[in-house]
Amino acid sequence: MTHPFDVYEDRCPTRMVLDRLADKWALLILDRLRDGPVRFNGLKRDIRGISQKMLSQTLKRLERDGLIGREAFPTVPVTVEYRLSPLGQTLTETVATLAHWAEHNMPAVLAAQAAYDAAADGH
Amino acid sequence: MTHPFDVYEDRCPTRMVLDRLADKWALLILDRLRDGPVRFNGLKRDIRGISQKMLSQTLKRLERDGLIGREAFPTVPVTVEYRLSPLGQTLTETVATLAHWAEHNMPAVLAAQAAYDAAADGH
DNA sequence: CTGCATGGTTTCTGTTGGAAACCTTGTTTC
DNA sequence: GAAACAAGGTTTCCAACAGAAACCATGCAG
Repeated sequence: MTHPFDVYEDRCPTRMVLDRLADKWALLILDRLRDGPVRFNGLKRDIRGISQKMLSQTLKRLERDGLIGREAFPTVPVTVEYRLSPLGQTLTETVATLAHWAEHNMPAVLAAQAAYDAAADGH
Repeated sequence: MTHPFDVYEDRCPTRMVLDRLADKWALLILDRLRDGPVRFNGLKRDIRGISQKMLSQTLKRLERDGLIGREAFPTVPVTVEYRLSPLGQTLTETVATLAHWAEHNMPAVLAAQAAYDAAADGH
């Protein structure tokens, strides 16, 4: 049972989706939402280095793609909560694996970079 | 046994690595190399829409990070083969899952987008 | 009426991505 | 022997995008 989509094809809509997924901020946001709803400024605080613009932009795209849900509470000041949608939850394990692979394999990557750069010096 | 790295921290080197991994072309290349070495023009042919510049640039970065290996054969014209390194192989399953999630979940994403846009029209 | 808090948007600028042209080495074609 | 081609790139140029910083709306507290 095959599906009609192919990421290797240009013009295939999956490319658009892969584009969204293959994004530093999107991955970090999805990973951060893994254990429950988080508010706008919570995400901004936890994900060091993200700008408000990129955060709101990325959240909007993730919401449009149906990966997260947004809920605003009429408190004052307004409170906005973001949470994974059921669809988004089907991604979390993979995203978490990818996000944390970097943490676990840093030493190997740093060593590879050092070796590569050293070899380049000796041209 | 914890590691000293944290993707949520700005300035943490894992961010650099996540940046590389969170890249459309890098993911497609890694996925394409899953079942054996492929040559430059082979990748260019299979991964529709990638430019030579982005292909060579991305390959260089992946090689520097130790995820892939490059081997040039003195044929004429020169033949260059790229293949996953052992480190790169530890990633393939995750990368493949992510790359193909898009294929499997396109209908849901498209439906979500349509619903979102329809709701936005009724403002 | 000044200040602060949340959750944004706008503006400006430097970096990046993509399209297309060019380069190098060596071989076959005319 | 000049032209064309093939692999694997690099360079150039322009449009799109990311990030920093400033701004904005609402509403309550002092």
